[in-house]
Amino acid sequence: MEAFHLLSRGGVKFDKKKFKNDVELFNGKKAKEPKASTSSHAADSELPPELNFFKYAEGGAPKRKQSAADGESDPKGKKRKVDEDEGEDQDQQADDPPMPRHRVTTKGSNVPEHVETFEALRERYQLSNHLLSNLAEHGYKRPTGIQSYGIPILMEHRDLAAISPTGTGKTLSYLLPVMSALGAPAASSKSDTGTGVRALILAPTRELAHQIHNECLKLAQGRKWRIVLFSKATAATLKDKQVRDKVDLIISTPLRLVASLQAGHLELNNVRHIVLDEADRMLDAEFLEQVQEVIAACTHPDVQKAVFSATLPANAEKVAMSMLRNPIRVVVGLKDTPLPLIAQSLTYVADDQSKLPTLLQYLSQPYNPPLLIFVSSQPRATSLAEELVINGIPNVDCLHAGMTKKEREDAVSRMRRGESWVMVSTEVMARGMDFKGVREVINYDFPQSVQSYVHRIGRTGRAGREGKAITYFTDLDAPFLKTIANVILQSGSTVPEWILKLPKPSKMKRKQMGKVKRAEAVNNARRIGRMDAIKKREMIAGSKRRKEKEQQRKERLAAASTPSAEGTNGDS
DNA sequence: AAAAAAC
Repeated sequence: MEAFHLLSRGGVKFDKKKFKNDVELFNGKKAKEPKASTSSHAADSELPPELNFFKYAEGGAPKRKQSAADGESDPKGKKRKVDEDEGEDQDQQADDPPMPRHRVTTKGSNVPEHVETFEALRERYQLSNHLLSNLAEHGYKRPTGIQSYGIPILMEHRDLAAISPTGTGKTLSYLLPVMSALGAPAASSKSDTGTGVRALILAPTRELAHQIHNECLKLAQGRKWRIVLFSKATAATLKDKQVRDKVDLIISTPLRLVASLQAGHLELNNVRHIVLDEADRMLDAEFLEQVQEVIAACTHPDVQKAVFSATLPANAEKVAMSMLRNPIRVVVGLKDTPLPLIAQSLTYVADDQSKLPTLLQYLSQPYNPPLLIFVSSQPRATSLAEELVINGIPNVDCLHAGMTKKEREDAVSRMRRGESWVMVSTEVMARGMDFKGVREVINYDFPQSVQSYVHRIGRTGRAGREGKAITYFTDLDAPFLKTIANVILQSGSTVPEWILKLPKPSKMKRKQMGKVKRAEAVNNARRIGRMDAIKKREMIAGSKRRKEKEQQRKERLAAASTPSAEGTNGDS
């Protein structure tokens, strides 16, 4: 049980040696795949089948060939391309899946040499034994690509724009240097770095801030740093200057900080390190002003800034670079591209009504829980979760930002404990969240951008594990289909030929989508029709078959259900 | 290009 809890908690690496006995025990039990329609909760069994996550750690998915990652080329500017010679995996058990080797590109002046090991950081930068032993303690054996290049840059107090795929260890890349630079806790008499908070990490969602905080606490173990996950409650305690002067590091969402700044309950004039996680998200219109206000409050002349993301569109990069001082840019693998480890596919569902039957059909076959399902809005998340519960799918959960803080926290912890089999969520879960067990992602609603697509499906395929991602598309999604199809192709999965033959929608057309969305979409649907009439007929027929099957299933279910017999464990 | 998330 303990093993399971550790495994399913984000960031904790699976250690087969340590849990060998448990694994054997569980394997002996031969847990069955969950069957959505039939399963009921075994009351007293030692290990309910849904808790057998060890099969994921052992990697049961079919092997897929890797496509060689390739950097973009830019004739101008100082640029270096290096092939990483070590894998990216953090646990180095011999039977772990090999991490893909990503190409690393650096750009900027006097780029520090990368490190091959964490120990090298002690020799070169006097990284403390304390941090090194905490790393070892939590299973970090060798630096990943972004860690091996990014950490030295930050250790040398340089500004950094880091782009590295989902699940490749970006969090540690900034936490380790920042914690190393903290030195003595502000509360101690030995502190010589002035009073007040010295480091600031900004993230777009509470859940992500929370997760970063957890990672931070792992590294901080054994030291008396005050690391504050900023919330309404913690913000209130910082009204007292005595208290807030003893804080070393704050992790927060931007608006929370802005509120405290404006109330005069916070000073950031001693901040030496600012990190923007999910930088492109933090720099888009809705967050930008808040972020700029926070940065403006960090008035210390030596403030170091770093931005991290798996995606960084050109305009976001421009904004980021303009904020940084003599920055170094590091790109691991291909920017804005999913990992080849994630097997991606597209599923045609004709229209919105066809989605549910398609999903129910999918869930009636064996699948790998927990399954993460993305929808486009809060009400859709709620109602899809309800539909699934009504249809007898066990252990359905829902998470969106309209829920209360407690509901959100509970949903995340159920997810971490492996109690959720099917998690329906909005964009709130799309970025940064690290649930090690997630092997499958379904985009029930088509993602609104390439960035959204990359981050959503990046919830699987983390730390070298394989994953699977399915994206539903309707006629209305046609204008953006080709863009996503190209991303899928780029990352080594295949898409139907006819989709690639779709004409590229012009910028004009896409603009019009906003205004005359429906009419335009219908046009595009016609375009699909023109492209390959036979293919489309097949798909529509498939969709009809699924609808019919679902109708039959519902009838059977209605016929079979007796009032007292079964209670769905409906916790949505 | 557009919704969600941030308090």
